[in-house]
Amino acid sequence: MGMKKYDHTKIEKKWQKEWDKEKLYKVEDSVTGKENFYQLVEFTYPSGNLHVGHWYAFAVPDIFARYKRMQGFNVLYPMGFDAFGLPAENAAIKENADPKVWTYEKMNAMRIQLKSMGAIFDWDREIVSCDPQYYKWTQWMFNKFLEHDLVYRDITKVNWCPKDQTILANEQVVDGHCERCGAEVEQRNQEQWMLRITKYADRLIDDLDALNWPEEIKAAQKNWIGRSEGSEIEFHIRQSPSPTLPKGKGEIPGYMTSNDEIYETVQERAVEMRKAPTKAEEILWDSLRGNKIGYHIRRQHVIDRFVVDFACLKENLVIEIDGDIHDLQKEKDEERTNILKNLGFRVIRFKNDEVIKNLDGVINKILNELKNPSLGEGQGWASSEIIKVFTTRADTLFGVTYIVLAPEHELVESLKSKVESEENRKQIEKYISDTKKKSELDRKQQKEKTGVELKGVKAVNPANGEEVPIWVADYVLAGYGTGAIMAVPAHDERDFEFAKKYNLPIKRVVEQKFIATDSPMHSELEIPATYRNAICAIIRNPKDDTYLCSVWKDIHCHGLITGGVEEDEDIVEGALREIYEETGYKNLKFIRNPDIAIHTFFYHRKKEVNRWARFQYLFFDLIDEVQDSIDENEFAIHDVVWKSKDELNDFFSVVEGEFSLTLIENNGDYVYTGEGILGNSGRFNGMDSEEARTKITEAVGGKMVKTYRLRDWGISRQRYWGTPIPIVYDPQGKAHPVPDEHLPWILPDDVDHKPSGVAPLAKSKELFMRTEKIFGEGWKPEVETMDTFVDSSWYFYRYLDNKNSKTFADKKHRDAWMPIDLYMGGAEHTTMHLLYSRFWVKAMHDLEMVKEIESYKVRRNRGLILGPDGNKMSKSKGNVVNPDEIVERLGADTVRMYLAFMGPYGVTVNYPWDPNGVVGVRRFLERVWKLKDKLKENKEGTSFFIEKSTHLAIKNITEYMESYKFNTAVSQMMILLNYLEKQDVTIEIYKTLLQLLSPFAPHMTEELWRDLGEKKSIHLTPWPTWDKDKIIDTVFKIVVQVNGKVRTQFEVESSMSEEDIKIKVLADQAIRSWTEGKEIKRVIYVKDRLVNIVV
RNA sequence: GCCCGAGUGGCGGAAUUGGUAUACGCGCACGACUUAAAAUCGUGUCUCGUAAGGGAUGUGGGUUCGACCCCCACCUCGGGCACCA
Repeated sequence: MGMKKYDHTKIEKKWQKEWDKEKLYKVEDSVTGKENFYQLVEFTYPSGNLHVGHWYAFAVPDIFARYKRMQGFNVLYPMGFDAFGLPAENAAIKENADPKVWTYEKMNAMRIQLKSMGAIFDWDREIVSCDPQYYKWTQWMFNKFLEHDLVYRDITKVNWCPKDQTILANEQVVDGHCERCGAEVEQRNQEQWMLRITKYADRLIDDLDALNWPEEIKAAQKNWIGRSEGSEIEFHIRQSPSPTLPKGKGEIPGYMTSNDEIYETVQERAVEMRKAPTKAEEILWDSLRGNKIGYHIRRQHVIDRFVVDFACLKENLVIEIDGDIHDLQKEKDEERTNILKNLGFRVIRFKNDEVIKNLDGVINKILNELKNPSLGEGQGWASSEIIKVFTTRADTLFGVTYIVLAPEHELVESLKSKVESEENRKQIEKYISDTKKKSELDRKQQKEKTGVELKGVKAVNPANGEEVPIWVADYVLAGYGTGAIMAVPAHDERDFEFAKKYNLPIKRVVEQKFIATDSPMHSELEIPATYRNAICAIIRNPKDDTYLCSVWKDIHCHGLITGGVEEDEDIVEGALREIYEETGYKNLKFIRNPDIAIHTFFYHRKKEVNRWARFQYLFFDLIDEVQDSIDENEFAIHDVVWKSKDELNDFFSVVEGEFSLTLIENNGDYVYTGEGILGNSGRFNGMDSEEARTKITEAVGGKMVKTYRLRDWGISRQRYWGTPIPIVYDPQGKAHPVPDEHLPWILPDDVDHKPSGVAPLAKSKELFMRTEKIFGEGWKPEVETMDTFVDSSWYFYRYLDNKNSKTFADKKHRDAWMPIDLYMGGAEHTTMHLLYSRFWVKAMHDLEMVKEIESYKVRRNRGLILGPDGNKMSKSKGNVVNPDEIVERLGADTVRMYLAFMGPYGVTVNYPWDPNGVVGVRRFLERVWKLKDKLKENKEGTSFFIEKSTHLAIKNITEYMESYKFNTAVSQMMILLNYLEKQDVTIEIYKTLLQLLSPFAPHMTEELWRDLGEKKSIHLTPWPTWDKDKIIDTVFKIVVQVNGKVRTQFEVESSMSEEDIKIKVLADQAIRSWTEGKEIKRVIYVKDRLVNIVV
């Protein structure tokens, strides 16, 4: 027999050496009869100090990898070093060392520490990202991407860390500070190399659905990409005072005598127009609206209509149709055309018949004129400029009261020159320069919104022709959407805030009767308010035209009433009473909405009532249900009162908050959408809110677009310790990729890598000489290096074929292992590495470099190990747990096992390290060790109960392993041990226990295993299986409840019938004392579990 | 503000996913061994109550014969996004 006492110090080193010698963990591409299983953890940064977090990250997954191995899989669980990057460089600077030397030293130290874990890493497959044989392929991929336009060079606003003297990716900026060093990040404009990750934005979102990833990770990535679908709508710009019509009598021959008169006529015409567009107008309008060239010809506001039939303002083109109803225009066409021309318009004139008969010709003529303008930029009262706005709420278009441009918006410059006064222009200029001075952080943190109006220029709302003011304000971001918004203060908190401050009008969109093919009409109405947590019901009484609206507080409800009040108001009223009855709320209020002739229930759960209301639910069409459930006589009316319009209006004025509703006609049906409903699944009459938005957008000639929060990935770093960007510049400054035969494009050694704001490579003589030597005189190298996230975007391929000098990884090897079966890693990588590498693989796929479009089949995030005080471990808090010490004192097996025992793995939960807890696990291992001295040789000694316990343990442990619940797997082993210690245990049972334990405590179990005379490693044995016949229960404990409370319990044979059990239970003395004198209403029996007697 | 996730003993956490709440471990208390301590082993350990019983899974409701589990609302904590229109 071996050692008497469990001494990990001897065992662990011994077996690590032995396994090495036996090449126990050597992984081949294929093993007969075994399925491959590629398990990955993020490769480590060679900080030179392995902390508990590393153990948690690598040793616990090793338990799973070992389990899979025993299950008969050919498991690849590799390890390597993410060796480039800032921390290494910073540390090197601090210690005045060469980053390369430093990194390789630390890697050597870390390799030893990593080996102390006793993991199954196959070190022959190790990869190191700073090895030229690795970054050669990083560079090669960069060039491939460049070749296919996935890489470009552009001047962008970049995040600049003044301390680290480098550009940071958006992902590396946390709350305006550098993720690494904490310094406040500055914004700079700088030229850098960009990767077109935005091209993949949709796929990065959509492909998530098919992945077996936790929903939280998917949600975080979706958030990060930030796709929002909305509308792009054009607002034409008009200068005022507009229009500059000729003055005085008769200046437009045959038409008007004065501007006043013109105006009057216009008013009249406007009414007429809405009713009756000419046939020609309709045809032209419909045809041109659909044309794909991108011009929009639309009906203009009434004032335009006086002189033109259609105008394409962007091009200053006037299309006139001599229509039948244009009495005023029929004569003197020539003169009119001349006047228009003098005003700066191009005019095309058609006869009404011509339009109807030869539409194609007409359209072609217009398009031709649009493409080949015969006149320069116009002046006068039409402007050629258009503001494109982005909105997700096209349905609030009628509520627009002003337009806001971001200070950086390109139109600001040209509009500036059109403002009415010099003073205003100066204000604008000052505002813009002030904004520029503010950092991104300042802009985000400033409490008050600021802005300045562009006085004298107006934007025209395409829905109703209304002119609204244009403002410049920095609450609108240049980088999102179109950099311009339509402000709807009634339905947007930010716009509201701004409007309040600058006293801009606030217009609620209440009801819109919107007919897509006709000029939109709208009305604005005061509307009932809702309460916090309230249900609001609005009912119209058609008999006397009074309205009822009720608000309840804190009701929970699940669907309510709607339908034709007109047909049966009593039913609705009855239903209201029912709710009232149910909830008993006394503070019913009655408000009314004179314009919504339906009744609808809203559930409003907005926290603060003075914000604009949003509703969570809109309940429809449950009238049938209500009909069935109401007996009208049952309800007493409390405060249900019908009120007159005036009384209700008084009420409106005091109620806080409001809601809105938009009514849209859709093929004869009316569709309601409202705030809050849009963001939800609110539906009505088969058309949902998205359709509503689309319809409105189309009707005003806008288009549905997607925008993203995600930006392209800037990868240039002005640092030394990274993969050199394989680019050289010719004497004209044009960039060329370094051809493949010169890869790896080696990182030079002759640099002073101390940061100075200039890329360190710029000081390398060798690099410049090398460039000139290869490419010719005057050629210069790129001196920036790549973001290290590039290195880690493809590293998992390199493990598969780490010594290949012809390709990054041969197809044969890739096919053997990819995609990765299980990727366990840190939650901090969710929106960075995980997103980048998904993009990378998709790009590689598109360039036919790999076959998969996703590389990680299953992803599980892990949490952190906190210090014993429950805080994040940090030197400053003095709560850092040093694993080396604990391994020294208690052994690697104990540390592995304790980390597994703390809680479930693969969920983002942080666990504190408990110094006592780890001792408990050590105790368990010692008890396992000691059990060997109690073993009995003869097999007959294995009782039915011991076998049952063992097999049950195997079953449970196996199931727990499958769901990464290593904590409960360990507890099952403890339960088994607790039991076995009290029994006479055979060698067979003991061996099974050791096998179950071996993934957790590989060293100790190996020692005990061999000690039992086994020649072959325990780690080559198969995972124990259970015999389901051995775990069948013949006797069950049946719990007896009376009214759901446990009163007693029985043991029953599994053969006993349900009837017999019930009889036995009811006859029981203890139960009878509970049922005595009561009627037994029901007896519920749950097989093998319980009996519940209902009395 | 929006989107995820989570709230169970003194602590880490279990609970066959609607069927005996608190497994396993830590800690604590008592006991055994010891001159003593440590280690080890044993017993106990949600709470009120002498007991019979009652009450407890963040809070308040609901559904159910029965709820940590399902539904509604609220509160707290952790994470992602955020003047994102």
